[in-house]
Amino acid sequence: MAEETKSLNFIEHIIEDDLKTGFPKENLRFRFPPEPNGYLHIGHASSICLNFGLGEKYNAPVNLRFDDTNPAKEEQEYVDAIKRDVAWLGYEWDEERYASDYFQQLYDWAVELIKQRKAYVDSQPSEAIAEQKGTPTKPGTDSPYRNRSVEENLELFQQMKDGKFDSGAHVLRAKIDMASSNMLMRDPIMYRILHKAHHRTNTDWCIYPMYDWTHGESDYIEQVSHSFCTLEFAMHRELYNWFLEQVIDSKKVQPKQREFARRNLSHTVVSKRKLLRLVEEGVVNGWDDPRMPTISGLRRRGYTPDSIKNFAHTIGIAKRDNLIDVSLLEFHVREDLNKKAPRIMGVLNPLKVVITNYPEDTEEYVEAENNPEEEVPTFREVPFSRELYIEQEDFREEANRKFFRLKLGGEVRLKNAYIIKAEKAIKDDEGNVIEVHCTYDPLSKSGSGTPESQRKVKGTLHWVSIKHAKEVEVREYDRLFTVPEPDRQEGKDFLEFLNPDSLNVIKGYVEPSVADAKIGDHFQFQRIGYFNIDKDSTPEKMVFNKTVGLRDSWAKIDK
RNA sequence: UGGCCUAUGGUGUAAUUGGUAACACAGCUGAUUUUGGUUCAGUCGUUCAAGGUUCGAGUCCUUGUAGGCCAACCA
Repeated sequence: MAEETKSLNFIEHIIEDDLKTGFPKENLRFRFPPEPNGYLHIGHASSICLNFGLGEKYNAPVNLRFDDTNPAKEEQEYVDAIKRDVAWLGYEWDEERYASDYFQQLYDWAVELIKQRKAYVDSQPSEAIAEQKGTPTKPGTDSPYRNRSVEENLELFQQMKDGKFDSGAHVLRAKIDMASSNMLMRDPIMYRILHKAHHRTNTDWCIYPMYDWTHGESDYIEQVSHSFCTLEFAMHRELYNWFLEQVIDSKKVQPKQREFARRNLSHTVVSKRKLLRLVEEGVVNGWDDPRMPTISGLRRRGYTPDSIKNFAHTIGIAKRDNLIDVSLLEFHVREDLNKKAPRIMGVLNPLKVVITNYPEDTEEYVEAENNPEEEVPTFREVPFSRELYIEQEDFREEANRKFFRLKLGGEVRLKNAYIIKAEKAIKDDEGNVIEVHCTYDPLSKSGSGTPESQRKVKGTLHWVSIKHAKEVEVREYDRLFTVPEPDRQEGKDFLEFLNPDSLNVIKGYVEPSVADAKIGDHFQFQRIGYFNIDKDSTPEKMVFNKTVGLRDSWAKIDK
């Protein structure tokens, strides 16, 4: 896509400004730095598109770096899932890195800081350290261990590393300023003791570096020029810079951290912690449940990489709080699938139609266009016979002129086939219509070129031949939560706002042409919506996920 | 009682850096249509407030107001 606009977001302005003031373009380098403690969600997709998008725009490398400094929460499963998701979106990282690759370097630098009297071992319990930290409005107080000798600090730090102490017995702290108005500068912890195996370094280490000490230095080691993170890290920038200044070689690039607002999506939660709760409490069926706003959930639901990337591009990047309506996401998936998804006919709420003047033992094939959006049209054959299913909503015994569908005495076009007329409604004991008897006009066959076939009738219905239809499972989804911001409801837990009807499993009937479709394949069920084949499908029972419904202006009128 | 950040239609994001406030979604009209889809045309609606600087302010200054973030050995 050509650069259709010269309008830039504030991140691009920053880069352009740096370039203008002499920063060499070839030194541009970015990174996407997930912590492998959960699956990526739509918010991460924005960040991925930002960083990898910049990489493409400036032809700069982008690393995938796992921020794996806390073995208590991180797992290989998440590493694998994250790589899968980024690759699925269509991005290629320059190098796959891990913060844990830098544990030794980080340790060596920490020793240097101790020697320079800029770091010390604190031997107090966490409560005492928290106590001395002060509050945003009250300055903190010095730790009694703040002025230990360099020798003692070195000795203790070595012993920490050697596993001589229990978890939590000591920490290494940077010596900065206990009275800073920025709480993060009040002697932040650099290392804690954690006797826990790490998914990569196993038991090599029992001291693990904290985020602040690790992240900037990792950026520096990788020579990342611009390090973008979310707004809640804005206060960390001062610390980020302080740590970098302790080790920086002036001949090298000093990474620049800048912050943007995380993207919030309506009617869901966009937080790994909360998504983890949904998974752990069994509210959904795993991280890739199609109701989840995770990348893997969206993929399973039927979203395409392009739809997600276009969405990310449209919502842009800025610093103010936001709540993006899911309808924008839905717009983008419809836009993409409209072009790509072959059309088929499927009936989800069947009503039997008998064409009384159609011969009993006959069947025929009608030609159906696969996708009217195709440049070169292609077609398939769809079986037609005397007994069909249409949707229950497509028939009414009586209706006003605005109802374009089938009513007694009225005519309607069966898509790709004949014009039929409803003659009689058959009802059960309770008065429910269970069958409609119709007659058809044999000369009205679609594409036959007869004058009858060219008659205009207002309504066109989709249908399936009962004899030939394939019975399938269809999973319809609705938003997971009933309110736009479930996690911002005064004093209430977000789980109180779960939508009890977020999943609806029904039986459907589809035309036989889908029989050899593969898992993940997308379709438009004409007049209904977009669907894809779920991984739970078996040769005996196909399972379709409803990705999103078609726009439905009739639904509004009918109300 | 502190510090940092942010305020532009219903939503999201722009505005050539002080020069006609625009794009997309949503909404509403209408046209086309063998999908009440798509497409096309049109329409509604915007600079947090009050002062100030200026020929001219969304943009600069002042003061407010509102919202978000900051006191894990989490990231």
